[in-house]
Amino acid sequence: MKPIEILNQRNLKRTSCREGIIELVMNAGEALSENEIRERLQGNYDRTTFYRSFKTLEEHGILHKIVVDNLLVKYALDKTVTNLDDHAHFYCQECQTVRCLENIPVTRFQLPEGYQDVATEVLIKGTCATCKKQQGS
Amino acid sequence: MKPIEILNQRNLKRTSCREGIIELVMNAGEALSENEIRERLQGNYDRTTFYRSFKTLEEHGILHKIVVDNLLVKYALDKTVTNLDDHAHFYCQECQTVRCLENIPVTRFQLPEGYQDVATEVLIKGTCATCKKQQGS
DNA sequence: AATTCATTTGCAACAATGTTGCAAATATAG
DNA sequence: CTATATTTGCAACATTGTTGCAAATGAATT
Repeated sequence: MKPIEILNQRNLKRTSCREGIIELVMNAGEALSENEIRERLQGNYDRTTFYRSFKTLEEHGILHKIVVDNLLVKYALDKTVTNLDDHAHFYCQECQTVRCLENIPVTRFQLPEGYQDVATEVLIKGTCATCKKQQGS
Repeated sequence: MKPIEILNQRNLKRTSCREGIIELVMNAGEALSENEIRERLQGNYDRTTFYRSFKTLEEHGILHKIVVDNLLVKYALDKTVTNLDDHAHFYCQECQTVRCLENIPVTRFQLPEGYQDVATEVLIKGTCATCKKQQGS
C-alpha cells in the first residue's frame, strides 16, 4: 500500500512530511531515528513538525516506536500496516541499527496475581550478522 | 550485605553519595529514578555527581538500569549483588513504578543466522496489583 | 479557479536529561 | 599527618522533546 493510501484510509491529511516519513520507513528495512529521517528527507522540516508527525502516525497505528536505552528512539511500520504480530526487536551495538525480528513473536508472560499487562517489549542487544562477519572473528 | 561492604568488595571509594544510593535502592522494593533518589537522599548532591555515580555503580555490577520509553530511567540492584538471574521488568502505567519480576526469567531467543545476542530486555507495561484494586474495576 | 475553515507547520522559547573540563574537596594508603 | 589518586561541584554546553501562537497549507465547497 502507498503512503497516500495509508493516510487517506485514516482520514489524515496528506502532507509532504507525513508522506515522506512513511515512504522512508517503508523502504528502509530497518527502524529509523528522527535524525536519520531528517537526513534522508528532502524539504527541511522543523524538528517540531517531525515530533508531531511521529506522534500522529504512531497514534493512528502507522508507525511504532522502539526505544533503545534512553535517548535512542527509532520508528518502524506498525502492525496495523504490516499485518504482523507483535515481535521482538534487535539492536546492533556495532552499527546502531534496529531491526524487527518478525519471526520472534512476543509471548505473553504469566504475571503475579493482580497484575494486568497491556504491552510487552522485547529488545535483544548484540551484533547483527553483517557486523559479525566484518569483525572477521 | 551492607552498602559499604559492596563498595569495598569492588575497590570503590565509599562516598556518602554512593552509599546513600545503594542503601535507598536496596530498601526501595522498586526501581528508582534519579529524581526519586535525589528527593529521598539527604545531602544535596549535584546532578553530575548522580550521573557519574550511577555510571560507576552500573559498570561495577552494583546497579542495573531499566529504561521505560525514552526519558524515564530507573535503577535497581544488579544481579551480581542480588544473585538473581536476568528477569523481566514491569512498568505500571498508573503509578509509574518499575518492579523487577524475579519470577519471570528472560529466556534466550532463537536469533536469525549470524546474529549474536549480548543482552535481552523484557519490559511489560500495564497496571500493577495495587493500582488495579484502586480502580475498583 | 477561488473561497473557506480546520489542520498543520515553523518559529521562538522553554524544560528535562545528560555530558565535559577543570579546580577544589575528599578518601584511603603509607 | 601527609601524599596522591579519585571524586565532587560548578559552569557551560549538547541533545531531545514540548508548548503557544501566528502563518501557511490541505481539502471540501461553491
